[in-house]
Amino acid sequence: LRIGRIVEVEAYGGPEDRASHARSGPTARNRTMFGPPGVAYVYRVYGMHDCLNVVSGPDGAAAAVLVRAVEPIAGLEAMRAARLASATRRAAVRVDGGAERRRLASLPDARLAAGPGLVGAAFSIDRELDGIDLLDPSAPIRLDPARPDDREVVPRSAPRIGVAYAGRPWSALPWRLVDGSSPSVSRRLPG
DNA sequence: AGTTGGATGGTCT
DNA sequence: GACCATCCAACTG
Repeated sequence: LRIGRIVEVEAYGGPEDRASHARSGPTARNRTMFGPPGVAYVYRVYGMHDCLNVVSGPDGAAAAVLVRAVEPIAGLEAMRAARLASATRRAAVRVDGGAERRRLASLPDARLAAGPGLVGAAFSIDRELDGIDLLDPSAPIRLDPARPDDREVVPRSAPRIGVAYAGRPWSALPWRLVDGSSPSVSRRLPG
């Protein structure tokens, strides 16, 4: 069982949000964004990384929260193995597995899922999980409430990453939400 | 510490 | 055919 704490997310809206996958209305890729909330929307970026969203709007309205970073709590060895499997699969042609293994061996635990593509790799999330109910206790991936003993969150916000193409105001809205106390955040905050 | 370019394939114009 | 909600190695300072 792999368990982690979500420490960084980004909010994405419907067709009005020019940075959102929903910006052109419903398509084959984004249709789960338009469905009921609490469901996984999994997409592939740059031809190789699968990323996890939680659908967050009411049924019929497109909205989702991209999970950008997770702080590992349990199942770290499984996460490492999954990271290796993912990297090896992707680099099957050009690299030998030994280099990837050595690189991963020196990677700090806190960095195992410190990025949206890395969350997908560490938790073995792929597009087959698109549409699953994250609130179903029997689902392969689940969303749980925060635990009483969780560290206190230090809330920070910043513009979303990688959406400059959307133009203002969408590229500048502070819709990237981070726990500033976590060592697992994907990138340092601006400023 | 910051910048650049390659890998790679689906999606939309 | 251009673009992309990324990651990493290899550079520069």
